[in-house]
Amino acid sequence: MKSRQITLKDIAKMLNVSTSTVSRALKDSHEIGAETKKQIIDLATSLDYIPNPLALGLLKNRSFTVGVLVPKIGYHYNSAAISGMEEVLDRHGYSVMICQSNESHDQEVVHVKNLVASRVDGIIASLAQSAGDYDHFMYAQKKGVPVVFFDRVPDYEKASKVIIDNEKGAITAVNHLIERGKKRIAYIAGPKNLRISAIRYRGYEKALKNHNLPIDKKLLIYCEFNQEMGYQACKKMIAEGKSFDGIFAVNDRTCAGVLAALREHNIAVPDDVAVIGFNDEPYDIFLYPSLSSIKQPAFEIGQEAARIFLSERDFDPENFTPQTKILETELIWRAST
Amino acid sequence: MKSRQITLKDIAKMLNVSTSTVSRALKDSHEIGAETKKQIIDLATSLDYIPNPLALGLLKNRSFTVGVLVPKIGYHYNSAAISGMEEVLDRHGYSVMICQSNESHDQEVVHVKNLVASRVDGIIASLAQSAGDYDHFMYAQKKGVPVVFFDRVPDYEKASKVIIDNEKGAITAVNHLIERGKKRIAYIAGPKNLRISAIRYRGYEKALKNHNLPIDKKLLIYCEFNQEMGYQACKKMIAEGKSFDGIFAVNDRTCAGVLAALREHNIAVPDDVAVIGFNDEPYDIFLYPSLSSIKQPAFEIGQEAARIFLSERDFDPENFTPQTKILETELIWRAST
DNA sequence: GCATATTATGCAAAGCATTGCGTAATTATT
DNA sequence: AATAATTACGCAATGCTTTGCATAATATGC
Repeated sequence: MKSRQITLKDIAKMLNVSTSTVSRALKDSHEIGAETKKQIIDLATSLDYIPNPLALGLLKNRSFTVGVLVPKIGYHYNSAAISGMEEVLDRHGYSVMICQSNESHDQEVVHVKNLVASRVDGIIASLAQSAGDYDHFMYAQKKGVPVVFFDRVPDYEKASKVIIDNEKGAITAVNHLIERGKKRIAYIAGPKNLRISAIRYRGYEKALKNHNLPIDKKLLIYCEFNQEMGYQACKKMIAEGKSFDGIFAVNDRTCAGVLAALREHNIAVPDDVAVIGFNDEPYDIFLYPSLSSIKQPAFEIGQEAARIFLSERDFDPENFTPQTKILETELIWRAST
Repeated sequence: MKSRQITLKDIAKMLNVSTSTVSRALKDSHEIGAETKKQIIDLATSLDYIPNPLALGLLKNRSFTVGVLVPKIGYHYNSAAISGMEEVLDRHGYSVMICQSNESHDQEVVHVKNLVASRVDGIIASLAQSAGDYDHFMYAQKKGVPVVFFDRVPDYEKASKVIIDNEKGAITAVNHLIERGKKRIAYIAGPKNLRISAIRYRGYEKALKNHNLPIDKKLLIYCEFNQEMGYQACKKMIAEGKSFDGIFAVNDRTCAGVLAALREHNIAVPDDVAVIGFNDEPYDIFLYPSLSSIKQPAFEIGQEAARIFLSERDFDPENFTPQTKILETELIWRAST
């Protein structure tokens, strides 16, 4: 029983003109007489006419909607990136349809199929953590829907990507620890199979080498992405009597656990051990001591991804050149270093 | 140049039948001969045909999309509620279009108008903090779009709402402090003009009265919703020599500041002063000490709001009975108490 | 063998906006 | 005054699907 909205036809009938006349008058076409035009515009305004986007979409074969697929909107990185996308897309008349994979590859597949079925004009995505193939994205592309990845990007070539320079970010973090006088720096990586763990490790290694510091594999620790695991990992290092005066962790969540473990053992931060994370989470300033981190320009990443989508609207699956944009990170210095 | 997707007509042409036959075959109508049906279904499957939702929407005067308008998806409360909505709406074939007001009333107005223009089938909203009228929501309703509010709800009658029992939540929090042996409990409220500040104050007052504890207006403090203000407020209380052994704050963010101030003054938490917040933010466990809080069932609130929308799909603006659903809060006991 | 019932399929309208082309009426041109 | 040019509109198709009604062909009943 959803009440019908005003249509062109309604206005046309009331004024005894054709719908084409109304349509043209409303876009201020010169073909319509001044008198008629004024009448039409006045009536349309007073009736609060809005063109039906579904009809328009049908006609133009466009939905003016882009699908955004993220692991979780609750992640600050994701919500900030989404805000960036909206900022750009709004201005171009696009709406955003947001889906969460909840880190599940299966959910991701379902969502991509739904987005394609919904006739979105493009998909901007960050991958779920659970592994799997990328067939669903290729399927979208085959159907003529351009796909742009950000943050967690796949390793196949045929898609545009917006990422940060993870290696450089890691170098910045470790350099910072070294500048603070630290010499034995541990790296708490993410899960062993994750690309990001490896890439940031390269940065860690390079920074140490550049300063002629030895690389001690005993100070490289893999663990899951959460504070409980960070806590465990740090306690273990202490229990095993490893000597270290700095910790670089793959993300801030892990650091929260690390800080808790250090506190428990009365290890002073940053004097005995300095700690730096990655991501610049909003809660970093709530931690004790407040956590230094590497900030990813999530908002800008979202903007950039949206811009790439806009440039790929006329997408030819058979023949297009993917773009990759790399953005810079920034050191945020707080009490933990 | 967006590549056209397969349509009914394409299939019809290939098989030399009419589109109606294809349409009916695809929904397994008994009117279609077994042989024809099989052919059609097979071809449609192999071509991966998906009905165009825009055409369907045009026909049914439905977009199968609901608009969700929140202050910020970055707020845990909001993202959790959205997940709840998606969980319910997905099952009913609805997509979700998410907008952020960024706490701005003007943005909110723009988004609501856009959602109506996009022909969403309903709007689920939580109000921006910046004050203003509700004309835009009434406008949506007048256009036949049902509106359901959650969390931050307006004080006008003609809309359905999903909220928590804030007074009861406050009582639970203060009772908990009292049970922990605290007697002089301060209440750090939000901004003075906010309904929520007042409602939770009522709970605070009731809890104290129920335990025959005196109410000291000096222990009621208004401040903005952030940790810096919480920090300032707490420092001021200390500087002014106010005596207190418990703090109930209107939200966890404020508490983060309070904990920092107490730490700075070497006031032991929870022994000297116990602290409890409201919202059960994900970072509560990262705080030092980890923060007790009142948990709002955000996911369930989202589910409930979605369900109310579903029940109001056949919405008659002139004649409907708004529903209000009140959900329960839960005490989360951590180290700070 | 003929009338009726049944089955399988097609036609066309509806839902809404846009736009190329056609037409009528008016004005300008020579 | 007659032709050309302009102005101001309308017609109809397009995009895609669904669905009531019509039609053709076959099967059933007597």
